Amino acid sequence: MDQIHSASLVGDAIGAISRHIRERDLMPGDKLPSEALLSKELNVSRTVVREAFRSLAAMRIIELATGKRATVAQIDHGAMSLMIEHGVHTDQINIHQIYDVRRTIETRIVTLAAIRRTDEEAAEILRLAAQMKASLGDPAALMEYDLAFHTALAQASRNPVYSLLIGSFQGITRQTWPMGWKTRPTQAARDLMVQTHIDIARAVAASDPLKAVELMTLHFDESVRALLTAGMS
Amino acid sequence: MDQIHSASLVGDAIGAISRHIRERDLMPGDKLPSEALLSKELNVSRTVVREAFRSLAAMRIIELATGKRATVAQIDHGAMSLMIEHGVHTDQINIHQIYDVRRTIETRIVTLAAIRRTDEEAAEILRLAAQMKASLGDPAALMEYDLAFHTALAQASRNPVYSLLIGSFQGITRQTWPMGWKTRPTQAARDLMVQTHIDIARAVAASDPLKAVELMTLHFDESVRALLTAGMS
DNA sequence: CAAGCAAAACCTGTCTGACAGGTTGGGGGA
DNA sequence: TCCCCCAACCTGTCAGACAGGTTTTGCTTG
Repeated sequence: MDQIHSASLVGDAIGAISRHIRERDLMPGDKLPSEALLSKELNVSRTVVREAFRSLAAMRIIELATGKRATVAQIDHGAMSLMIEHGVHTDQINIHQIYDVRRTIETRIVTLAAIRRTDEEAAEILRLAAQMKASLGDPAALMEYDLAFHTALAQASRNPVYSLLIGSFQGITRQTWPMGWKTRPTQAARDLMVQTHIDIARAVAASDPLKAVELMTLHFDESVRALLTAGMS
Repeated sequence: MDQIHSASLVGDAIGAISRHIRERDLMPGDKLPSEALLSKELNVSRTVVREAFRSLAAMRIIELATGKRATVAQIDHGAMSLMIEHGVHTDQINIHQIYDVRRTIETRIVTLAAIRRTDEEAAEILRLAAQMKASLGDPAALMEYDLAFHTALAQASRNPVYSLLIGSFQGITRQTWPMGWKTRPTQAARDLMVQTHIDIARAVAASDPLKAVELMTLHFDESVRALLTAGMS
């Protein structure tokens, strides 16, 4: 984890700072040394330390704030989201591949959610599904409730890695969701899509993992079909 | 994707550069403007442009090289790997959660690999499994072949997102793998672990996805049991 | 003595200018 | 025509400076 970046002063500084965090077992929120102090300890200019900080901040490993010292950060999907978007924009990843991964992890998520969800989480998931139905006339709002629904399921799975991954796909999903919506031109198709979410929420609330998985699979089958209809090869 | 970073000149610059890439449809390898030019166009100092470049480079969205201009980068798991490691080191993620995710995606990967693998990929996967067996006396080498084996499977799945995810877990796996190995103290347990890999390779080579999934599930069940034995809660 | 406030000390964000190399394209010589 | 070398370009790093934002300190006041 350290020498990956070496061969440049900034790379060395990134390694040194990472090591500092690990060796002292710093936890999210803990403060790092000031730029001035680090530049003195590492025998490099403040410029180098700053660029190292920026790099770590880009990966959301640390957090920067003006006036305050840098702190250790909580994991966050922002960086991953940008990386995925970049991959799609540069034709290194296509939407179908994203959907295959989402289907794979979301069927697992919904199983775990059905087993582990608290009553509060179940209520929230039901509420978001209901909000989707109430937003049938407002695609933008509907999309946001849709995203929040899947995020809530990931949360209920009690595995932060799933939350991270679902979050990572959110950025690109925001850009492609409207396409999928347009290919469901009939009211029936749109109602079905929303109803499936409601049914998934009910299955999770009823702690019925098998039913939940079945419905989630149905949802993704339908979504992929919609994308194909849209002519996305 | 743009205004996430705003409220600071560096953030704005990151947004402007990202937009530049997207609007001009730049592909991996394409050159970006020089720091001097960008600093002139964006009306900021070269310092700001450099920090923006560093941020994008940390996410492997662009690539920097001394003397040359920055180029658009290929997706790479390096950054994600560091992020995951950070999450584990700061107790935000534990090993079991990683294993649950790996099991979920690797069972899908092995299905796809069994269906889509080329003959060359099948041969490579078999070769790596054989190398594992040949390295039974050298844990470090065995681990590397193990990692390469799973990477090759992901490759054969023909979905770069799976490769990305498997790569993301490699960093932390390198740090925890020896623990799992130590908890398989008997020769029988160790032979079984390696034999399972060989069997998976054969199932993939035989284009038998069901058998491959069954064996992969077995492998993960066994690995999780080993971790539990090691006292990892 | 305690509470509160204001100045001092500290810290980050950005700018400017400078210089040591690494890279590249083009012109001139063989 | 081919090759080599130089000039132009570009990045990596450093030093110093200053405008704000933040934290600490210590004094003042009730």
